[in-house]
Amino acid sequence: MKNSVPPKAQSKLKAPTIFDVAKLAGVSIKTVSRVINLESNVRASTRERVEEAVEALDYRPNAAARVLSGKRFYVIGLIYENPNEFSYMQKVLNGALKACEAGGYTLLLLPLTLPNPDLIDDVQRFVSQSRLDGVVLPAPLGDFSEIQRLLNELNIPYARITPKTEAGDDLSVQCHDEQASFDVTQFLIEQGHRRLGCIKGDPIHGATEHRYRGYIRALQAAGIGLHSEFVRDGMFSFESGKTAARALLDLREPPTAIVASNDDMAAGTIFEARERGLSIPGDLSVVGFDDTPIASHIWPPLTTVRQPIVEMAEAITSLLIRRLKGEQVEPLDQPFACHVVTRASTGIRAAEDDLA
Amino acid sequence: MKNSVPPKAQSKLKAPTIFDVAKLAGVSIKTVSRVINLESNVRASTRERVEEAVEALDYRPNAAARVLSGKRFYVIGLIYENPNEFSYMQKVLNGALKACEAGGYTLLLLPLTLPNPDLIDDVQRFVSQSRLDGVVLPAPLGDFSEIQRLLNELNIPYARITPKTEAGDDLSVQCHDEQASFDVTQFLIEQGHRRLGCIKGDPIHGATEHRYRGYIRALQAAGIGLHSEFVRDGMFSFESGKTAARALLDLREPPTAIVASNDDMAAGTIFEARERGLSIPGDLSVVGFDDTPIASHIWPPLTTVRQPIVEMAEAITSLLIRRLKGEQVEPLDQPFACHVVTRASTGIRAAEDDLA
DNA sequence: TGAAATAATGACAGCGCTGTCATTGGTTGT
DNA sequence: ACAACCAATGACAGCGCTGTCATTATTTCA
Repeated sequence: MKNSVPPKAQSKLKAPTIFDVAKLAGVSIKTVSRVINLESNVRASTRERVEEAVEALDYRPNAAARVLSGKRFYVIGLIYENPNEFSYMQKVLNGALKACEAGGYTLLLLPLTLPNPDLIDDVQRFVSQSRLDGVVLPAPLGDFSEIQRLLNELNIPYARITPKTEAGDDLSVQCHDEQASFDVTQFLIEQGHRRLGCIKGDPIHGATEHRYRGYIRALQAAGIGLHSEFVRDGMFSFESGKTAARALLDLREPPTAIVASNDDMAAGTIFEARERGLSIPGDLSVVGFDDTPIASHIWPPLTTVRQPIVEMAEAITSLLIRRLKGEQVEPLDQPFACHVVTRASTGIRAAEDDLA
Repeated sequence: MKNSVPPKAQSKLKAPTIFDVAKLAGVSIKTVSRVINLESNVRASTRERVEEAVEALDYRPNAAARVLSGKRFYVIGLIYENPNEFSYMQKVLNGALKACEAGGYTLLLLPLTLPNPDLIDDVQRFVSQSRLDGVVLPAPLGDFSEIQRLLNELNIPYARITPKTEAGDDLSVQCHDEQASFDVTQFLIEQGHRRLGCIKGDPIHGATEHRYRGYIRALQAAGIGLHSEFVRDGMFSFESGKTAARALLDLREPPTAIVASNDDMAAGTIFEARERGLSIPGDLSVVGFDDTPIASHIWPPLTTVRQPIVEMAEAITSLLIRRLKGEQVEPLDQPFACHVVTRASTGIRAAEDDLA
């Protein structure tokens, strides 16, 4: 009952290895290694020959072997808070993925549900088990000092997206949040609004403070006094926006426009206004931030602020990668620009309704 | 200038290896390997000793070494269409991630933008470059025959989430979409509606057909005739829902209720209705599918159908993993149950408006 | 032109595991 | 008590790459 087929006769052809490339190019494997890792000290003609061989064989280095022998892992972790509204994270994910692909890195995900008593353990396990070289921390995780401490101890570089706190020679991106908030608030003022409510976001996010400052500055610039009862705390959730809007609309002289610090809270505001039978923007103008899908899908569609999240995530991730590759990189010097997207949730305020 | 510290005195302590565990447990590395891979033929007492050593050293096998020496990669790829509304994919992602973590696998992502002329190349590159053991294909990618062919050729097992087409001994999950559609349509009928519009989804998704059949069956069960002008094609996007709703509402005798095949299209329907000044549910009841965030955030909040996506993704991914580990697994026998979430977008239809 | 310096290349030892196969220990049946 | 068996364990060769260091071309400068 012996099988006549020789045991080595595999139908599944194996992927080419560095040896195959070396043989074809007529060099040693080390030289091939140099070429594929863009090291110096390879003659141009040799490099070319190796590259041709790589091309001809469609050779891809085996990541596992690379990791095992080298000291780098070519893996970056993205740790994020499991959001209700994923569109922000989706953009971050896409940007980070893009940068990783370009840099030959693999992106691994660790979604976290907060609050989480085992936070540090989870992160620790993720980092060591997945053998990460670097970590990307979108807000608000970039401001968790325990995480920063852990990564510092483990000597793992990390990049932060819109963190609240500074951190020296830090790898982080920001955008012109305050300016955008100023712009959108000013826009409302130009429409004739004088009683402007503000719903702040989760204080752990840097954006909350920035956006609030933009609101205040716009009021000041227009000579409008800041009424503390017009400022309410929210948590970036739909529900928190609804609650804050309720408080604002319950005022004896409610605002005629509300600046909500993100689209979810703006949606909550519109929801609350609808429940009261208010017309938007007739009775109340509303603006949000982030230009998430909901902004264009609710009725009326929301005037909001769009940030280049994908680009920001991509930029900071590729900076992180360059740093991991040993390059000396400068911090990003410029915050990214945001811009106001005008839609139907805002409208002219008739003059007679002026200031309280 | 010699440094008196011996060169081996690393401050950064290295992670324990299988040798350390073997030494501590007093066995060979192979036995440790057996224990951590849950192989048989290890005496209970030995296993215990090894497990203690693993625990004591906090040992984690080095994934790269494992991959390099074995024939498995412990990596699963999730290939998906880059969506407008990410909440569905977010759930799939979470479910798959959960299963991977439980099974000791790593999940890698390949977001695709469709249509994509290089689709096959991209998938090919992803699979071979990332050395995947298996692939998860959420709808509609599970129905792309080129992808299936490629994976078959490469001999890579894949699992599909709510595919349209059958595929023999297939690894796939379904849910009771048709039943849910029947239920929600029946619900509208019970509320007194007789003129029921239907906005179908993208025909490439299996759900589209299922949901349409449920709608039809509910009409039949109630003895209501199917009016072809009440059935419109959509593509699951907000815009397509809006367009379809426009056509329906432009009818001389428009429907009093609309079954949209997903929440985005339902949102589009509500948007269109609002633009016409129609009241919901006063003039028009609307239902959606999927219970995405938008369903609860628009006004009025949407009656919709919730599917256990996370559980479905987790179930099929862990089935795939078990199969990759060599287990003989049975296909999932039961579709997952869905249920109707009743909210304010639906309401009683007064009797006088009865049938045209 | 030759020595010294530098650039280019190669040889080879691991990295930490798993697969294969050999060996040992323990059990069963007679 | 001994062969015949099977369970339990171990030895060892890779897997495909990079780091280190040795070696060989090539350039530079006196």
